[in-house]
Amino acid sequence: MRLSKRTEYGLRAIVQLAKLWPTEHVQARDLAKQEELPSKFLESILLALRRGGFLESKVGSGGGYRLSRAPREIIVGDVLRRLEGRLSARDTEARREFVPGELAVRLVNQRLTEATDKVLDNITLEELLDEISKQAGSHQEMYYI
Amino acid sequence: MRLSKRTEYGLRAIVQLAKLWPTEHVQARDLAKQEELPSKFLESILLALRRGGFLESKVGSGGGYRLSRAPREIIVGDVLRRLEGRLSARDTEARREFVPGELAVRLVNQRLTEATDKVLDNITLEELLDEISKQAGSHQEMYYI
DNA sequence: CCGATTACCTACTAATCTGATCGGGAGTGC
DNA sequence: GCACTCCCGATCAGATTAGTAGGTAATCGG
Repeated sequence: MRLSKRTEYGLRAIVQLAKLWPTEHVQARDLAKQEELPSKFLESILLALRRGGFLESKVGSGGGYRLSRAPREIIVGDVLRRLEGRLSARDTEARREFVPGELAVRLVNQRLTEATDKVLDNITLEELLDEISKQAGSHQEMYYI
Repeated sequence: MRLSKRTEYGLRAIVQLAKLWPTEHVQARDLAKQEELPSKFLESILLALRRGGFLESKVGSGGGYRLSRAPREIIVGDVLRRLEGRLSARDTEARREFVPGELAVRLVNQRLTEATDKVLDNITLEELLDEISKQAGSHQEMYYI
């Protein structure tokens, strides 16, 4: 499985933006600092997310990025698919299917794609944030009980 | 997602061997020919499968590979995990978890791993063969009805 | 015993992908 | 006008992947 750094960084950035929503714009540089990510690399990722319609940007002083809509209206699967080129893509090649092993591979790939899509398409950014704060609570404030 | 060529070839080869089970040994060269795979590359993959305990080999004239046990006793997930280095591995890095975005990534990865494991650990080679012949039937022998 | 046959093993290479950096545009706000 | 910020293309080093080459060692048929 394994998400690429690009996807990982993009997810981290958009999670930050979701936490801050709805607020003013956040600059790429600040996002990079908060999550300790390479700033230039992150820039290109944010750009992709904007092109994907998840973010809005504002140029110039006081500019930056923010979510284009509420976290509850953003599906995590959509974000990830935008960031990875693969992830259910990669269905090139004509359908010959005469060699039996190829059928097996196709079938396994299909099952895998279905399973991952199901997981990722059933969670919004808002839900993701909820889960995170739940988990963070159970980890760090344990001794408060 | 996306399986590597190595994994794909290995799966194709073991599917062939499962079809032939229980029979005499099949040579790497013949397997490569049947599935149209680069022979030397396949050799190294078969070796890995043998080390993983899925295949038995016999050296010398009349030698080759065959499954080490019945297809119903071989889990597809086990095979794939042996072939890919990754696939739920890659949990390096100490648990800092202070940056919130990292938690999100960890959570998504976890969900993804669970989902793929569930799919792959619930199908044996035998079941995979059944599904294939079902699918092949509905595709090619349509006009037999 | 010999030679063919086949698995086994190591090392190497070519190409692709990934993660990043660089150096500027070009629009915006003061 | 000037600082600020997004925007965008080119480039690059290193890792990974896919595949090849070449030889060693076990085994079988004769």
